[in-house]
Amino acid sequence: MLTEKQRLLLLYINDQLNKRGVSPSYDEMRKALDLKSKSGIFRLLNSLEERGFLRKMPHRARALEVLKLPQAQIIPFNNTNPPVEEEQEIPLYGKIACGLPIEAVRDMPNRIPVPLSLLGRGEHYALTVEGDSMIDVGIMDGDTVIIERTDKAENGQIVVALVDEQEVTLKRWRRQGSSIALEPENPAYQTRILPESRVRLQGKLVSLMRKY
Amino acid sequence: MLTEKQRLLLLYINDQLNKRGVSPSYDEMRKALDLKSKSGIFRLLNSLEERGFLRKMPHRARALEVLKLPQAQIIPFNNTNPPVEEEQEIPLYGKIACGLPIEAVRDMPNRIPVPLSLLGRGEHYALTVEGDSMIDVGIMDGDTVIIERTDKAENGQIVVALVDEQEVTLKRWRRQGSSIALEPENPAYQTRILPESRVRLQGKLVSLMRKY
DNA sequence: ATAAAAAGAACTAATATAGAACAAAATAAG
DNA sequence: CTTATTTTGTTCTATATTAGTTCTTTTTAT
Repeated sequence: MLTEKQRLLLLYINDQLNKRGVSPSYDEMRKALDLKSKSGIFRLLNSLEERGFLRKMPHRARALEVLKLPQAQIIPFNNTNPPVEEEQEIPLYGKIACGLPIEAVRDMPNRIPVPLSLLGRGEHYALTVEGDSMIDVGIMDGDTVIIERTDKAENGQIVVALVDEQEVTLKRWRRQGSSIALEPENPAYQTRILPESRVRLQGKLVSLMRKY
Repeated sequence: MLTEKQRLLLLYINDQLNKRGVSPSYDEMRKALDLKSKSGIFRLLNSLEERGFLRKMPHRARALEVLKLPQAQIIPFNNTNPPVEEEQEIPLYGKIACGLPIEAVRDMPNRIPVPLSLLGRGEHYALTVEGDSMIDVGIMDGDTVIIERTDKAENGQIVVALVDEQEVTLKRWRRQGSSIALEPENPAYQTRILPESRVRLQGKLVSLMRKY
């Protein structure tokens, strides 16, 4: 999960925070890792942040926060009364409209926590929205949509559809005889009407999360 | 997470609150940190507030509240400890634009789980959006918005504002001299420009959840 | 040979400190 | 209860120092 340098830096920061209660500065970290320039620290901190180990406030001095430490966490086994689960982890498969069938990215390790209140019944996964074709219903570029895996949908529902076994999109689903209409929610885009043989339903939209 | 001075001040305040039960004044804090001017204290308090360690009531004497202490919550190293919390419960205060100041509904018992990834720093609460005045940025009627409690905002940020101690709205915040412009994101609504005495900032938008 | 990591410098921004003037709140006095 | 006084909080200006970010070049490792 981490490179050696990333690990060292993370442990150093954690150590300093515990010992001094003060974030180390870039220069102190540079010295601790025996580097000759601060820019390497910058890069390492970004990696750590990307991986969810650390948070930093941009453009703030000494404002680092350790979110977790490396190492497998084992779930404690003698919880006398396990609390009702209020959240669940579901896989985040990547960007929708990225041109790949969802199956192709199944092995992505990312899992994100989602409160149970945002889930439906069956199996779920998450996708990151790319583009603005559904902007009129408030689905924006960068949003995370929660999808319930299914191969049936009502007309008018918003679904994830796989076209020609290639291209994944989030659109409104409408069956017209033996054709499927995939309707965007943005006047700048056109409805695509396809024979059902070319479209495979991959799930339906159940909820959405957005971070500002 | 903190600089040395920020940490010292926070510990001093905490100490005083525990010992005397009274917030120290700016001048007492100035003396405690061996400064010659109070303006430094002002700045330090703002940093601490920004980082979620402290809350102060503006224009109130000796009204400081310590929200957390530095370093405190650390982080499992050996596997006997429970895993890091990935979610938190925050209060859901009710509908925004419902005509009541947020304080008025503080006692509402509803708490909703929110994944940590959707939270910022400091203290949070949730509101249910009513109306379509922010529809152009994808905030729809019925959405749940997560708000970080604060009384400062950058121009252009989306905030929760209390107008005339009565009416709560979610709008874009823009300060123009001594006036505040509350800008909707829907051409059907008008920007309201109000003297700052009539507007109180209650928090800023950090994330959003939607259930279909 | 290529990609990743490190170094270095330049630049921008935040923090620390001080001093003074002002505004608002709390308290005391009438 | 109202007014005056004192205490307290906020804002502004200014300067020095420290710290974070960005970019280009060099080095290292694969």
